[in-house]
Amino acid sequence: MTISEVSEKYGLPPDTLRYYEKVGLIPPVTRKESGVRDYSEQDCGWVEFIKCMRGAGLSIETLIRYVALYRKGNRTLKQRKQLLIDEREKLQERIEQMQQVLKRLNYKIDLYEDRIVSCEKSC
Amino acid sequence: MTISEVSEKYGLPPDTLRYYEKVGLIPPVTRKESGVRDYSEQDCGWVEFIKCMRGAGLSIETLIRYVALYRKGNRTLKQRKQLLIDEREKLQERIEQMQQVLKRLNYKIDLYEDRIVSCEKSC
DNA sequence: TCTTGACTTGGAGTCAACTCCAGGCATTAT
DNA sequence: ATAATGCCTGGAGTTGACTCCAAGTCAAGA
Repeated sequence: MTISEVSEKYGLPPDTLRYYEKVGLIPPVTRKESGVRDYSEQDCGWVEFIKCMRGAGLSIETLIRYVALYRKGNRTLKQRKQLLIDEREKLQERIEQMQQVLKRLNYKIDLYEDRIVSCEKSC
Repeated sequence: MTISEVSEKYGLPPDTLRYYEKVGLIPPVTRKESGVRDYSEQDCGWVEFIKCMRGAGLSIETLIRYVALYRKGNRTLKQRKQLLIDEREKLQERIEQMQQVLKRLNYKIDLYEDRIVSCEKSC
């Protein structure tokens, strides 16, 4: 798969895909002899994984650490697991905070509804 | 309340409090004759509200729009309500996405657990 | 053969959201 | 009276995460 096909498929600009690879957010993509990127299934899998994790707010720095561990092979299994556990913890906290804010927004929206109704009565 | 007390209370650096006021993220704070900020209860309420909304990922630009509407008075009630409804929608989507990722992390962590166990057996 | 179009790189530029700093004023402590 | 402390402003600098660009290579079509 060419970079523009992958870009299309995952909705990430080619520049972003190159950037992700450059900084080590995804392992080096396979190339043709000419040097042009030719994404394999596995390369696509990484793109999808990173897109997903970034979408949930995991930092690039953290994901670079994860990929670096992955590239060191099986002896980093425990560290990778621990990294994911730490990120899960943070994610859970963010979700809970956001759910609180969601409640607060609901409450505020209801208050606005009341105020708008009573304002329309009195006008 | 002085700026450093408010900073302490809400865990936001004084520079950030000044920045928030400068860009219109909170309405102008009351001042002493000398020009020094002296946060009222209401000022603190705004700081708390903005901190909370920022914590859930609402953009500064959006919150500036909200505060600007608030400062225009009662005739903006409907617009403010609509703004909150739009933000609630976005927030809900973000939460749902994050919950998907949370599931995926759980799944991956379990897989790592299995791999670590079977690796330890074979070693 | 020449042009077109997609790709390559390294590096500069952009944007949101702070964060820091220099140079001043005002209140408090010695 | 003076020194230290805390606050003020405008503006520059930083960070994270892209995003854009110039100059070059390569394969395919006219």
